[in-house]
Amino acid sequence: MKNSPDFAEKVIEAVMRIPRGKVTTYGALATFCGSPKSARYVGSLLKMSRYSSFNLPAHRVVNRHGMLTGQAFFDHEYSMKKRLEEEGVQVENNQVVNFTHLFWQPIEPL
DNA sequence: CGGATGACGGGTC
DNA sequence: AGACCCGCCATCC
Repeated sequence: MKNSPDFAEKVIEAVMRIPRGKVTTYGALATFCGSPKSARYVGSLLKMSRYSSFNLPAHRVVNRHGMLTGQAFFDHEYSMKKRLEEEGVQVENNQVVNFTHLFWQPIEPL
């Protein structure tokens, strides 16, 4: 499942569904997409998606502590933090404020 | 081809 | 609470 394109497609779809103003985690996406141990790979996919034609809200994906571990891969002028704050998500000390309340659990489409 | 490298996470101490 | 360790697995070199 991990090495299948199916997993990657699911991750892409799930990320696209993250609502504005909410965040989720690499682990939650990996688990939801059928490979709980591939959280690390989810990060790789998001990184690679930068060079694809996908336009993903990757700034809404943080680690299990709500930290913005991917910020280095965004433009300095239009950072991960800026994108989040633009949606009303407060970021303090490299971490999402009120993370547990803003956490969005990936779910199947209706 | 094999070891190093992570946008990670769970368990331990 | 927080630091640390270790399994994980596609890519990178």
